[in-house]
Amino acid sequence: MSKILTRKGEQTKKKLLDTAEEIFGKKGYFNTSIVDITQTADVAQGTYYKYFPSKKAIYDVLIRELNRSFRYEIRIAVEQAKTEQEAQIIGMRTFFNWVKQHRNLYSIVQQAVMVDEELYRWYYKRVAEGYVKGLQKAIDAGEIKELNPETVAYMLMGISQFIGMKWIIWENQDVPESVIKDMTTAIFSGIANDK
Amino acid sequence: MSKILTRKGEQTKKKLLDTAEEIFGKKGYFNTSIVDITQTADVAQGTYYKYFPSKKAIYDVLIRELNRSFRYEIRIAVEQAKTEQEAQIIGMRTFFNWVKQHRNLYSIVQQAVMVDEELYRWYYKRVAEGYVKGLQKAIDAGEIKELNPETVAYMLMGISQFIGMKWIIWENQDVPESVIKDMTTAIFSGIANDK
Amino acid sequence: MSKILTRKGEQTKKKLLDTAEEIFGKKGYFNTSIVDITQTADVAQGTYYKYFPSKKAIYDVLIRELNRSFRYEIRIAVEQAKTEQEAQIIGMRTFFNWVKQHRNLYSIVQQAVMVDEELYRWYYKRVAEGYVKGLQKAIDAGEIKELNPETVAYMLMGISQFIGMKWIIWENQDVPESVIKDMTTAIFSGIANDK
Amino acid sequence: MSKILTRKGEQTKKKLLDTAEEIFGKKGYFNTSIVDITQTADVAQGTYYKYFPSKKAIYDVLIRELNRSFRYEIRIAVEQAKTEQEAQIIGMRTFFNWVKQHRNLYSIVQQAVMVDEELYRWYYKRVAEGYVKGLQKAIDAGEIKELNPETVAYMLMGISQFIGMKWIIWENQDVPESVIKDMTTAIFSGIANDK
DNA sequence: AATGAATGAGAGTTCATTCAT
DNA sequence: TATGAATGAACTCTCATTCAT
Repeated sequence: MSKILTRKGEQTKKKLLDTAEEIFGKKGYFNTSIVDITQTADVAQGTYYKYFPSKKAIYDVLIRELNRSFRYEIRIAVEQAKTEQEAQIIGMRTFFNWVKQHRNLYSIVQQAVMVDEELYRWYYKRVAEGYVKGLQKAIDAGEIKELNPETVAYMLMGISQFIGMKWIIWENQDVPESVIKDMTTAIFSGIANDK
Repeated sequence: MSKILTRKGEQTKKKLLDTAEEIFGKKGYFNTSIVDITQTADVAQGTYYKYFPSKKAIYDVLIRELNRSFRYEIRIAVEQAKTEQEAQIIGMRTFFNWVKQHRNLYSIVQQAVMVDEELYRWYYKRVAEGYVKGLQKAIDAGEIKELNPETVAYMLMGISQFIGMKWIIWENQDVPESVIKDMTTAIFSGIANDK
Repeated sequence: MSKILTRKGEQTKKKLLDTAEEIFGKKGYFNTSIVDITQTADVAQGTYYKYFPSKKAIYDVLIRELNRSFRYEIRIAVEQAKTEQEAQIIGMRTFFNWVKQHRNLYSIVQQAVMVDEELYRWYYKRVAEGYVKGLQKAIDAGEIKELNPETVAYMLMGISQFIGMKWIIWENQDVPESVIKDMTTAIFSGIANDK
Repeated sequence: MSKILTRKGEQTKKKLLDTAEEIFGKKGYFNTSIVDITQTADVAQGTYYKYFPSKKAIYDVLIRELNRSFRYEIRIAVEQAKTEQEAQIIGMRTFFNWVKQHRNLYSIVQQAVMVDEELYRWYYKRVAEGYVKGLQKAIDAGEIKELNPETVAYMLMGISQFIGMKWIIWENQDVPESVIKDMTTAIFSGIANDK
């Protein structure tokens, strides 16, 4: 349905997209105006509407692109792992790296709750699906317990989210190794002291 | 600094607070206007500003009240637990109940990321503190492993958040017992299969 | 037509008047709200309307009182002068003193242009009348030239106003003696060099 | 910093400026709303803010333009005078003409006291500078007495202001020749009767 | 394909005034 | 006499979107 664009059109669209990503990330969806975007992209306001029918439209595209790139990166990284445990750890590290390298974009996702709930759910459901696949394999291989993989997926997403938020966003530093170690222990062996 | 209010004034303020809570929860902070609030509360626009100096002000009060009530409820509920494990389970159930009973308020907190980052952090730091205290005791008692309690606190918050979101908000149902069981297992014994 | 007031009522009214004078002077008529006045006067908003039917009403009273007190002061001071020349000089000095001691009130008058043109005219016409009387006497006595006294009155008012404004209000200092001397020379002997 | 405007933009801006001048003059700055201006200018409210960032901004432009045009007119008119006395008289007449032709604009300046004191001072200081230059030359030429030219400048401004106000604004007529004659006499020869 | 002027609804906020007690 | 809660119109300003060129 999307129109065919000339090379120049393609460029303009990309410029708009890049600029929007930057500004949404910095100032948030609601505090960003189309003027902000067009002015920074050095494009007339009218031009914007040649490429996106509304303010929300560009946000939508952004989220979906983000989701894809994110899942892609994780998938690639995890491929080399030999055990699920290893995959889990690599996955987490990759996630933290991703958050770090996309500090702004990260918050864009969070904002989706308010911009478009449906989109927000879609985002996490997509991510969860990825987790579930990996977990199911590991369960089948007897590597991890027979728990509902979806439950575990949401648990792991919650954990990553909160730990990433606390360290990378709030404290503005890498997640310390000691923390990753404790996380791994907790995730795989639980927090109960069996002694 | 806050003026003394007559009974009537107190009522109006409460009405405003209740209405705001409801509408913020339903439509989100940015999509809610003062008119929305005052019209629903059946007071004049000017009246609003007798009680709150700005749009953000009422949101602020809401979040802080919420935080207090939430922590209070958990504290009371957990008091009866005999072991940390039990406390953890009770805490989670209480959290889920709370989310269920305050469906709207719950999303209000999420919105804080955009309204006032500082407030958002404050909220979770406060909650984390509560967790840390309980965890520390349990560690001292040898009930749970010697992990950094703050790390564990953020992990638990993330887990609750995501599980609560998925089931109660998205699926609009109670968190199934089977899920709670899997969560408990995962949290205390980990997901690795020791066979 | 004004209602009879009890002693307490009289006090409240005075308090309101004094406060208004102070705040109007400081912040200007348009930037002053009734709330500003009542709050500073420590009186309820409703109370204000027991004494003045509108915002403008109190301003009106203020201007008229001011006008009276101002003319009174000048009259008293000038009484002792023996010649019109002397009277003129004393009058000017008194005016400058008055401006200095009522820096704020002074600007209140200026504001009248925008609040109520009619009142503004009334104010200066009243003052002019005073001048005219004195000038007429001096003309009859042969002390000053046979010029239209009204014209001269407006000239003198303009001079005082601008010199007072420049030195007392803008430069925040007394009008220097040298300036007064030049003014006097110019007024009585003119600026032309007859050599 | 100011954007380049198309011909149409230029027109709209001018329309806005003209309308504002008219309405500010008629109703006063504080009693004029942006709606008043845009409605009369027949443009949308939003359009206003394309050209001026605030209500005060347009007022500012108006005052500065006024100041320039005013000083320009006086300068041109006075250029032909042969003596300072002649220049003074021509200057006054030009001033009165100017006031007459810009009845509204004239009061706009007065209002500056309340809108922006600094601007108000700036206005008169600028005008005074013009006077001082002319006066200094006349003093050097021995045409007028060795008085502080600044003092004389403020005196002359005050005189013009008040005479112009009384006749042109209040009485709505030209300043009568007899008045101009008396003024000239008083200014150049003083009011004292030397007989 | 691109421009940028124009729109107008709606936002948050203020404030003179009224009213019930 | 005094209170202070309540009103609601009006204000300045913003912004997603449309339109003429």
